[in-house]
Amino acid sequence: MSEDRRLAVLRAIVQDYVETSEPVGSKALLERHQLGVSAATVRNDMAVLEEEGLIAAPHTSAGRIPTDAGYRLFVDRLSTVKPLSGAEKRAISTLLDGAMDLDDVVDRTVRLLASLTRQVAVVQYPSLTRSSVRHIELVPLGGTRLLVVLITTTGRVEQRVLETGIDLGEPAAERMLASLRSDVNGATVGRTLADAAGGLGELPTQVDPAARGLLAAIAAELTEVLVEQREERVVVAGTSNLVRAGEDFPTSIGPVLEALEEHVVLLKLLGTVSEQGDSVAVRIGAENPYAGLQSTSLVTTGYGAGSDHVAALGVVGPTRMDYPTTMAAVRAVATYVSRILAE
Amino acid sequence: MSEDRRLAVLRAIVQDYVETSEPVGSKALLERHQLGVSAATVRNDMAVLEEEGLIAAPHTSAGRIPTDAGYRLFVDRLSTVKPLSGAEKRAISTLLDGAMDLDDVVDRTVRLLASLTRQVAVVQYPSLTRSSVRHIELVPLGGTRLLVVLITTTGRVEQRVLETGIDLGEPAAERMLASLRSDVNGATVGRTLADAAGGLGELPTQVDPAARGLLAAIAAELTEVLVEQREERVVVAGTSNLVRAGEDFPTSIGPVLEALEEHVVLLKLLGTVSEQGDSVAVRIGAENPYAGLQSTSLVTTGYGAGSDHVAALGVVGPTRMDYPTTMAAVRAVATYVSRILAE
DNA sequence: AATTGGCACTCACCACGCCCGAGTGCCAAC
DNA sequence: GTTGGCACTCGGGCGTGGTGAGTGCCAATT
Repeated sequence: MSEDRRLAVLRAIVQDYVETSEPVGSKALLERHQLGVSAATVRNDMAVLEEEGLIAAPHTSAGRIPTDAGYRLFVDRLSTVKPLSGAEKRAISTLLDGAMDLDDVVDRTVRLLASLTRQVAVVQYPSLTRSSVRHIELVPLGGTRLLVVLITTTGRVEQRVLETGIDLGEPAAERMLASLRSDVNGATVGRTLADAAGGLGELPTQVDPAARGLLAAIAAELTEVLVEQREERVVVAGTSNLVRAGEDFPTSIGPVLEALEEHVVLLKLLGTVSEQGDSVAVRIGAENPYAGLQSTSLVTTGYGAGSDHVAALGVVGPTRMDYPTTMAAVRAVATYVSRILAE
Repeated sequence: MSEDRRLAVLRAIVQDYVETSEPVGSKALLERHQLGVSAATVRNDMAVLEEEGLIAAPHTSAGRIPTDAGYRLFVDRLSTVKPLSGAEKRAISTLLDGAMDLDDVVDRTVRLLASLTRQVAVVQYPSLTRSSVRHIELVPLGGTRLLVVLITTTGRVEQRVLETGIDLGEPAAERMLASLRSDVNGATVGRTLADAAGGLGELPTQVDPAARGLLAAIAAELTEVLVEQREERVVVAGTSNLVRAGEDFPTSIGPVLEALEEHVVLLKLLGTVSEQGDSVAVRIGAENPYAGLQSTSLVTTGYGAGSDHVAALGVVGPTRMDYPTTMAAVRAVATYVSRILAE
């Protein structure tokens, strides 16, 4: 009994099932693949695969369907990422090259990924947590209120209004602000947000004592922005593709749509995934922690300038998915959008 | 032949059909409504209503279904907006009162509206076009680049980076910026964006000639922000409600989902609608200009502080919709969120 | 002129029964 | 370990007939 051939059978089953969306039987397999053995042998192999939990039969006299474990094995050991066609590559680069600003880049990316994979695409906005400070500006708003503007290397701008308790209109306050402005920038520019908050922590002893309270408040705001997940955003596109794949979902696509609206959940999923190194990560069916997505697979990867990923993007689809092509598309889009972001 | 009774029949048909989602026949009508006439009479009335194009029969021996025109008449003349229950009102106010910032308000609003109506909710971010200037700040970024920050009365902050061609590090440039800053604010604060752009147009003769070019550039940026629809955002929630109402869509919910992702289209729909005075506007089925939404109805209204609406929100659902309750919910949510925004 | 009861007719829908064929498991032979 | 053969299973497609809600029309009534 050849282990290799059994895996070849599994591969064939996955490929056929993904293509036809119908349980595949021993005979159909022989017609479409050159396995060099008879149907009976294939049946024996399938029996073993079923025992191992890699495939299952929806009912007695029907073909086999890959289980989550079967897909897992396929993705890990039996598939090679299928390269994109030249036309696809060209489409990617021309579309993304036309983007005007960060919003536009994200918008185009998510649509592109959705149409490329014909599935639901999810793109996270470049995350504050991993980007670094380009500039911090302090703007008196009149009265005692101060606007703090944070500009990151990823082109993102965040702002907060601070109640200082000091009348900022006075000359002394203006001078203090000016020195504070240069001190704060000196201590933060070029550092990651996490580092920058630390950098601010070291400052107070050096600056005008009157400004210490203010500085602490600014540092607090900064770390709040840093920690605050709520400010992170994801964009979703291609939900209508779920309809086409509707039969693949046991109950209905309702729970999936609900899950896709829970951006907090999506962020968490994208976040944990993007820590797993460079490669494309795949979460299959029940491997997925979130209930609404247990009958879906996620194909995700990180992206961003350089090797330090600042955000993640990916695709949500039925477990019955063409993993090789999807993974190729996700990887390619991530690469291109990273290049764009690096300017 | 009584015109009044015929309309009562239409009203009864709409109500029953909305409730049961099944074609309603003459007999069923008699059981559920006190019409005081016989089935045959009702049949005669229905025949007339059908001739007038207000109802239709899906096939020969079946009950009748309201047409778009039937719903239209119902909404315009036969329905009274159903007041919300006390519990609902309380739920609205407590949920919205807990909001922390603008993003949070919008997020909570759209979810609330979706769960209240059990349909797809759409909320537009308070629009720049109608809000006015609270503050404009000019921030040199180092080198020749200048950051322009615009803060509106709706709490929205927009920023642009300007290439000035002037070395802003020089003392002369700093002085110029300082005067420019106060001039610009003097000419714009408190005015609407459209007015503000005009106000800037009147300034150049008064200020330092060296700053004129810069000022023109700022004015240009301001009007660009003003005109630029791309910066307007909508948020959508409750798409999973479409699944429940799936049978109401002739083909599938796919096209609807696609339409809901075209935020530009949604903005246009919300925009035109919010110009129609205070009341709740209803667009029924084919009245809708956008192809993907021709089998849906839109119930929308404007919202925002005071009587000048700064944005719009609404609900998208099947034409077979409980218009009175939906309209009540939309109106109530708009009222509450306006109150919140007014602080 | 409007309303009503009666009546024949139409069709969507459902349940039943039937067959078919793809697919399986098992076994004996190679 | 592989193969051909064989009996068995069972989901799905298909015609068939019955049922009932609903209609349109007509003659009688108010």
